[in-house]
Amino acid sequence: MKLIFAGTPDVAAVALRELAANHEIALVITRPDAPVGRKKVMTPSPVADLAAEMGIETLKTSRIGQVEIERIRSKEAELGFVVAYGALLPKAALELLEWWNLHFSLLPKWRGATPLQHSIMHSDGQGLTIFKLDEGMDTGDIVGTIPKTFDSEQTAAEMLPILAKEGAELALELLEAPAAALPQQGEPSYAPKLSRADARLDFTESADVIARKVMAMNPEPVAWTESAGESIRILRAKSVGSIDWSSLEDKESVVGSVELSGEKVLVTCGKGTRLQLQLLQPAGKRAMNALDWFRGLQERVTLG
RNA sequence: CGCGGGGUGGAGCAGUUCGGUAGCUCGCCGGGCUCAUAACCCGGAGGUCGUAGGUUCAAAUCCUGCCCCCGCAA
Repeated sequence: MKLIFAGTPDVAAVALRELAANHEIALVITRPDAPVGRKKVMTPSPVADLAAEMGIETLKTSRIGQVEIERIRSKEAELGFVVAYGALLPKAALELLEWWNLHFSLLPKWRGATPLQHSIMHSDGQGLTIFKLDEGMDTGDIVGTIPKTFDSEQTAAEMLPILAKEGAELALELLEAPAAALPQQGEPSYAPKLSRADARLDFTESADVIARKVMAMNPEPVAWTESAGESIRILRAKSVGSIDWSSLEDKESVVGSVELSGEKVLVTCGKGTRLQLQLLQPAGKRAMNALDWFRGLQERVTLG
């Protein structure tokens, strides 16, 4: 089948690779090269890189206007497939052909930009959905779904490529054997972009809530907290359950205090729960094991 | 010229202000204690202190250039 693919980041590239192996990709649409990092080096998107490598014609734009519409039309593709393109397709484009979108939650749960993160954080609506794009935000009819239940050991960063691959495989199946698209059912919830403020940890919450937040916020925007005025990013953590408050020394009972227990670096959280820090990154340093970080400390610290 | 932190044995750090023969918490190797151990005791290996040059009797430490890593902001 002749397809048009629209996408930008790594996840999209994963999906593109799957689709391109089975179908003709007449055109790849991706966002323009963007400045990356401190040095602001103009860098092509992962999708643009892959398309170049595979020799697929590429349209770099963040706005689909009249010129772009004509170019899309000229390909006479049967279907458009969108994975994290990063910009809206205008009505004119939607009317040109049918577009499917791969979304990383079970719609109508978590409509918006960060479905995976929210489904991990709230432990709800986990999975992926392929639906037909319409003019609303993630409101189109559902073509197919794969419900999932993530375990607490995986970050969003680790799940994304897995989901992208599974989503692409589902798309391939659906292209072979089309099923009727059904309207979304149930109460929608929304997954707005996550800011750095959203990613700040509050150790008065219980450890399992914090752990889910940490795993959801990796790789973007990355959960963080402070210690002695310096920010520390928490990249991986797990809840190790509750403790008996009466058994604690005074200092240990303070929310945010850090203790070493065997080989585990534990933070006291709300309601007597404890969070095991696993991977973290002090400002200006590389990411390191929590144990390494703890060993380098000169004195007892409190986070928060 | 956006702001800032950092490069010291395998890991994480201290030491740099006020130059003077490398330290801490671990890891590793060997030995001991123990039913046993991630515990404890004893001993040991391992570092041209990112790099090039300068100042000096003497530089991890002061001066200059360069390379690399990272946080914030965008």
